[in-house]
Amino acid sequence: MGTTRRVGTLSPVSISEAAESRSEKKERTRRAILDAALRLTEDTGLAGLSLRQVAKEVGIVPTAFYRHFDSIDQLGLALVEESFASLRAMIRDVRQGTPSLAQIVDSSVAVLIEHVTEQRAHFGFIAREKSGGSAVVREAVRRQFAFFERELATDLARLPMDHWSADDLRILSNLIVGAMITTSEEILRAEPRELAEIQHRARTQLLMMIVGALNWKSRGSD
Amino acid sequence: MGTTRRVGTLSPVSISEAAESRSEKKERTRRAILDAALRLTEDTGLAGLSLRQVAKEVGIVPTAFYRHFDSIDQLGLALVEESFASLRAMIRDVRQGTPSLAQIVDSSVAVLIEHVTEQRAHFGFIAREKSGGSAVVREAVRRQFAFFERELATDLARLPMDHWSADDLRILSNLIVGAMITTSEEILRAEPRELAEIQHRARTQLLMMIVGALNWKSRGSD
DNA sequence: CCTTTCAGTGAACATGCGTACACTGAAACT
DNA sequence: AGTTTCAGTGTACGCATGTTCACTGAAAGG
Repeated sequence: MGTTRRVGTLSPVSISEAAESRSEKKERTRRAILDAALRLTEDTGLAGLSLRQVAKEVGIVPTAFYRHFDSIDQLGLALVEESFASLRAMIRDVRQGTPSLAQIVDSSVAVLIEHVTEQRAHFGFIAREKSGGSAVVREAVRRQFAFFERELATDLARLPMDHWSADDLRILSNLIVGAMITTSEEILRAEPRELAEIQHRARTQLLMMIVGALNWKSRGSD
Repeated sequence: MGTTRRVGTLSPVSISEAAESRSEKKERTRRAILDAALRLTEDTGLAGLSLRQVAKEVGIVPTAFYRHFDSIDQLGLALVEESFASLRAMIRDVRQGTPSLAQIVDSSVAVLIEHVTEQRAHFGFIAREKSGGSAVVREAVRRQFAFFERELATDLARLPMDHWSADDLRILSNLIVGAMITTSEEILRAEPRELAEIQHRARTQLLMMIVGALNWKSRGSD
């Protein structure tokens, strides 16, 4: 809690402890605003979030908000950025060592559930604002998902699907990402005791999709 | 436009034409409110919809709103009901004569695209409020989807998957419904020229899921 | 040491909100 | 014909909103 890290171009006179530079203080307030927004949007969505509410929650006067963000929309964009950083961290975890197909599936689902429950606020924010009230925030979320989908497609290319076209990989990737989003939303609204069932379902579904994809080319238009 | 249909327990004195009974007038206003709400939520979501906005759009004084709905939430529930009626009509279309598997897939996707583009407002409303601001409306949407998912599961039981358990059917159904929702959202934000691509993708994905399901049991845990 | 920077203050504003209340006038009922 | 019902009116209220503006005081910098 007692961060004494220094920042700036040159170190000042020599401060013993517990002091806080101006930029540190500002950063702390900024974080407090982001956290307050994340907490408050849980009930109402970003659309129902007011500048004054956030300010009161943080403990600053409404006008001070403008020192950090131009508008609620800009705050929203910052939260999109932050929330997807969370998501990317998750993917990094999944990528570490993935031997057999069944293990890929298992670990992917396990990691998904773990991250969603740990980062409820971020995932909830994404889920809500994906179809939320602000056009600019909504668009930002969609761009991130599109980016994400492309990444998964390149990952999938490493599976034994050599002859697949880039288009087909994108289609499968789109399907999987969609299912992942749906599962995340289910995790968010589930009670802890339901998680095992959701995990089982997600595993099965992911396996169905992959098995389906592997058997699909050979079948063609049945 | 000139509806002269009579309603009530006994027919009145004999009205020549263009007259409107009290209940007819009320119903017309109610519809106007629902339509206005559907139009206005397109930008902001139900959370950003105010009673006064709706009233102004309809051309009544704000307090008159209460003659029709207790609150915006109640309005929301009525819209959920109406929107899902739209969805059910779609399913009825799909069920009519479905010979081969490939044809089921083709016609399902075609009907989905057709209905979503025709009923943009309703599908858009569902997509938004699925994760929207009002807890009671959100819950109503989710119940409808759950109901829907169960129905699809019984439909799937008629496919050659005799040995499948009810649980497995539900899992597949959940996956398909999820993909259908995702596709609907894509249709809603797509431009007309992109529809062909979306249709192709949805067909492929649905086929992947079904093929995957059919091949899944035989494989087990690979 | 003196000046500049700037996060946060506090009062003021116009506007939009939900809702209470007493009302009107035409349709519906007896 | 006389009475009741009720969709819609109009006013008024207290409250929350975003944004403006001039300000303060401590940290940063010359």
